[in-house]
Amino acid sequence: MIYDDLNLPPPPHPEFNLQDQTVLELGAQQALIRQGDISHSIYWLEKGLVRAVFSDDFGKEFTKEFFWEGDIIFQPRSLLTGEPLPYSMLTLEVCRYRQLSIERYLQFVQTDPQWQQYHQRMLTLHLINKERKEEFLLLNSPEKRVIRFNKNFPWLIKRVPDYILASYLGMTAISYSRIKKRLRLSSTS
Amino acid sequence: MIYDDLNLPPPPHPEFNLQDQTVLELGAQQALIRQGDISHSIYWLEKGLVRAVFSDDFGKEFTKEFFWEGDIIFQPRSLLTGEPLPYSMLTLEVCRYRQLSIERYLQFVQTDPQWQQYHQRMLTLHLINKERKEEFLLLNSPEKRVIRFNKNFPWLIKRVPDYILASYLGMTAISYSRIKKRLRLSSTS
DNA sequence: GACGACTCTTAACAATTGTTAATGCACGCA
DNA sequence: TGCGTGCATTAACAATTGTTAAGAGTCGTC
Repeated sequence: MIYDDLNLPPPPHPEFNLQDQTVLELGAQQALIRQGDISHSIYWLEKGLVRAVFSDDFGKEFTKEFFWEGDIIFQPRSLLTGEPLPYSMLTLEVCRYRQLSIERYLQFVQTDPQWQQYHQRMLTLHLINKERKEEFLLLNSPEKRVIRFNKNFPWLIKRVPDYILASYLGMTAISYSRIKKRLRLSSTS
Repeated sequence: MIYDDLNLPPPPHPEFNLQDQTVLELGAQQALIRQGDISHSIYWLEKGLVRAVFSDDFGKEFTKEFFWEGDIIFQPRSLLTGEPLPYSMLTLEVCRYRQLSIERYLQFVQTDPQWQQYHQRMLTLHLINKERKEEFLLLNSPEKRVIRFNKNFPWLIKRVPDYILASYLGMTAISYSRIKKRLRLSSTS
């Protein structure tokens, strides 16, 4: 067993609060990073709600992920390859967050064992979350995805409009609405 | 930019070839690990083809992932939490692989900077692959998934039966067959 | 209060997928 | 040769989802 719990502790050192790292605020429905940008930073979200969202050529949106209080926002592919981001990071609520340049972050990771450990743990936990999501999308029909998401994230449903939840669950907002109705009927009958 | 290329080098040190690590062979259609087992090892696949597959209560199968020559097989969730694996690892061909206990592996990672670096890189690359897969499942309709998979992995299609490819692409084998027919017709007309 | 923007719901229809069952084909093995 | 097994295809039907369009509700702003 690598770690004994599944929570990620806060970043380890006081350096984190010094010159290279900035505390920022952003209103709702704003972009943290835009699709097409190249990612240069890591973000720690202290308050608020953010989603990662793809936009296709027809204006359709696909929500890939949600981030909330305590989460790290980190784009491994863009940071690794230098490719532009294929998705945007948009706030759903007023957000407060800390931002650190990737160069500075990696400097910490490479020179400080505690940061090193933090980084490794962060990667592992992200990987586990992705594995869970993959399983969720692959094993469940649209209807089951709605049922399970409702069960596992009831508080998130209250903070996010249905059409965005639908785009996260891989279906249209209309289909989501129909499924909700079907579930209402079958639970009250 | 963290790394300048997307390939994972072989594990770094000659310790890798010593006592704790075993070279094994396994026939086709055999289990490397079974659903319900607790994972204790990391595997390096030198030859052959392996798939990770969920089986539900009705005998339906969902293929989560393929592994081939040069890949590392590694179950982050089961290794992390000690939970039993929710999926099996089954060979599709005769396989040759090396196996190392997770304890020994972590010992290397914690004591040897080269292994440390290797581990970090391995985690990052796995994370990027999962991000790609997530995007693939979320953004594409079943038909588009077939088209893109054919385009990106033509050699894999030749080595894997259709009904397993279908289960990887999140559809039934019958639907997969229909889509293939549709694509044949539309490309020859 | 009037207006527009945003969100959710519903309807009607088309298209796709799932389900069950039957058939055909290739292959290995007795 | 004959048989069974595993895999791919097809048909027929049910169920679900996508699409387009329309309408209702809420909210904030002028």
